[in-house]
Amino acid sequence: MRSDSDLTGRARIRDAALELFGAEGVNRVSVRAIAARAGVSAALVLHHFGSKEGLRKACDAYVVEMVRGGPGADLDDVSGLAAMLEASSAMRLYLGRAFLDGSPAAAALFDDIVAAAERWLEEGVRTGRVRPSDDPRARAAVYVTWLLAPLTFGEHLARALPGGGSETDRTLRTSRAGIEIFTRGLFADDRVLDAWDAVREERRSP
Amino acid sequence: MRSDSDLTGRARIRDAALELFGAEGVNRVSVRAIAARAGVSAALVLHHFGSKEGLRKACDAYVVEMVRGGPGADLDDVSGLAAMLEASSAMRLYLGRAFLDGSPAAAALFDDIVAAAERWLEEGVRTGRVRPSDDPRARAAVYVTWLLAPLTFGEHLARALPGGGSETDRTLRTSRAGIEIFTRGLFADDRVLDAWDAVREERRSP
DNA sequence: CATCGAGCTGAACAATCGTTTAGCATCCTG
DNA sequence: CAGGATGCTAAACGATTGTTCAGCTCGATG
Repeated sequence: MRSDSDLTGRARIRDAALELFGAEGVNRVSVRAIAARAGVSAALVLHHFGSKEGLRKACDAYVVEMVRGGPGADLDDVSGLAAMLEASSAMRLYLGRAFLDGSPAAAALFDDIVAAAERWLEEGVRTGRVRPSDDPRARAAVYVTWLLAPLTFGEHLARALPGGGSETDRTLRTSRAGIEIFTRGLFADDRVLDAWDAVREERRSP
Repeated sequence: MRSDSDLTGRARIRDAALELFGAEGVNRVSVRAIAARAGVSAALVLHHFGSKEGLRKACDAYVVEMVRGGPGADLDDVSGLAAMLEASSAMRLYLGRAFLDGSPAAAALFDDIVAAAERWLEEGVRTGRVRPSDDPRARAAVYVTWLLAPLTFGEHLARALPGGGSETDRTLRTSRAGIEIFTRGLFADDRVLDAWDAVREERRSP
């Protein structure tokens, strides 16, 4: 009754909405435009999803489900993140917008990813693969933020890389640069870190 | 004729638009809502800016100008970035949306920031403050992306940090965690980096 | 005083929006 | 065959949108 007819109609509308929502933003896209792209009438969209907001929530749930229970990713390591970043362009764009707009589903997803990353980093510290941190929770949050940054800045990131190369080539370059920072660090000494701590001390008792 | 009357009217409309555009997104905000917040009529908004799109471009130009030529930041080091991140909440939200929507002004700003960061990192490498990179251009782009990430994920970042503390306290924690990664690195050995290079070799000749 | 322009407004316009309603076709079930 | 879901559509409704227009006030200029 549900999964049989998913190949046509409902799913086609959802995919069309996902694509347009991601590319243009939810409120720049009309129900009629979604219907046209899906090859159906505008009324059918509302018939299936109740309202435009219902369609948005359905897209939210679908994207989150794909990231969470996606092909082989169980969110207990960070491989789910890589899967997300390799997801379809439509999903990437939609996710970026969902995080910026602060939809509840996106917020819950973010929190879960941070928790998983914190566990993963913690275990890495135990096994010696990951350096210990003065503030593991904050580090996990920042780490996730950085991994997710291409969702928002992917377009600019690709443009910043000069010359040829396919989109995957550029992605490989940027991810390699990120891993390089993660393993070698960026600053050669503790000067910036010490300066920061000095600033904090200064602010603590003015 | 221009800067004298900026304190009222035109500037008030621009500030109201900036705030609402950042908080809700450009197309979720009506001209009438902006006018109401600025305490003027809807017609005056169009009288000053020609159209809603003109108002959006004016907001773009204003934010970019504030970031570029802001108080003491000449964009020749990355201090301008810090100033940007400490800018008003409205500007932060607006900038995040501008980057996501890929407005031309935001794209140009991003490119300029990457170029400045590349120069800054390059000089750091010469003076020994910054570690050398296998791909300086890509590293600069990724670096800027990471510095800009709080624009989009700031809300989630703050929520991920448990318990008390003011907003500035949370910002201090996350920025400190970021600097920690930048100076100490995240991974304790070259395993991830080597694994990545192995993947690249594999993809090069399949 | 006359006049001109700038700041500003209320009312209206056309377009588009999300949504509702009534109804058509089709297919399964009894 | 009767009948009720189900997938789907065309047409219309009310609300809201961006924009236009005629005209008001008021201080500066001649």
